[in-house]
Amino acid sequence: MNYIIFDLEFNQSYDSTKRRSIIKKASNKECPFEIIQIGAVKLDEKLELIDKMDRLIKPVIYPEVNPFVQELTGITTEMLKLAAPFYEIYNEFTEFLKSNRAILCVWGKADIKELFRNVKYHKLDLSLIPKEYINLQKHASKHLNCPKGTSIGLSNAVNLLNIPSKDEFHNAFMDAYYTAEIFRKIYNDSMKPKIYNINENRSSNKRNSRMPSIDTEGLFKQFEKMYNREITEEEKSMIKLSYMMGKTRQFQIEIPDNKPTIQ
DNA sequence: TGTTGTCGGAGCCACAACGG
DNA sequence: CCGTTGTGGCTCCGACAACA
Repeated sequence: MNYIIFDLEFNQSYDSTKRRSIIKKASNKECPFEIIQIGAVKLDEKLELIDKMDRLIKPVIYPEVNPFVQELTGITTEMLKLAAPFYEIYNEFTEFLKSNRAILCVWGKADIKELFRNVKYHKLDLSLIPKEYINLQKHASKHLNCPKGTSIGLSNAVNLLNIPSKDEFHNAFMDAYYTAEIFRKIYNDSMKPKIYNINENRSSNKRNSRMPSIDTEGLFKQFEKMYNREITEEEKSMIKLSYMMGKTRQFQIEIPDNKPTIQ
């Protein structure tokens, strides 16, 4: 078994014309964040470092590095012009992942999510990514007694755990390295990997799957059609109330089931 | 039978914090 | 900058009990 601690740096859309109100460079919905750097370290079962990887990726969706991203990561458009394309680095990465059992370790869930999204965008083989993962940010936040609802940043966690650093954060390889150091410091047996579900996405699942509201107009129309006449306001309110009461099941009665149960 | 109050669960929303 | 995540507070609503 191996632990793969990885970190990504992304680029995103940027409108260099500055005329945002007139022209807004569309962020690609399929892939709003394009991976431009993968950094990873591999640990064995004893949490000893056995391999590492650090590669830049040539972007194709957003070829120009967003100044904000450049400022944050130090990665420039020039640097990426010489980098290899995604499919090539993904090949390398999946080779790097090969193990009888690889568990991904990430700092926050964003990286794992964007990795899946980028691989999907490039129509590459998603099944090569292990499904087991540990979100170390969550464990570290708990370990360091962060107040409920807050999660600790990587540099704060490194400082609080007295891990020697030279402030080289927001570099994929260094972030992966620091995350691995944190993992070694806070590791305990109760840190069980979870299975990543590619479909778990708040905005598309939870937030849009509200309880359906009642199409009252459609309901009344149906009654008018069935009775071939207009429905009065009083009837409307009765129909609506009955519909709601039906949902509560408060007048539903149990019918005894005499069938023998089969074990 | 109808009204009122309480309780708990679910959904919604704004916000903070973090990610690049 | 833009996007995501988790939380607390709020409201709504069903379930239920108590009461007239």
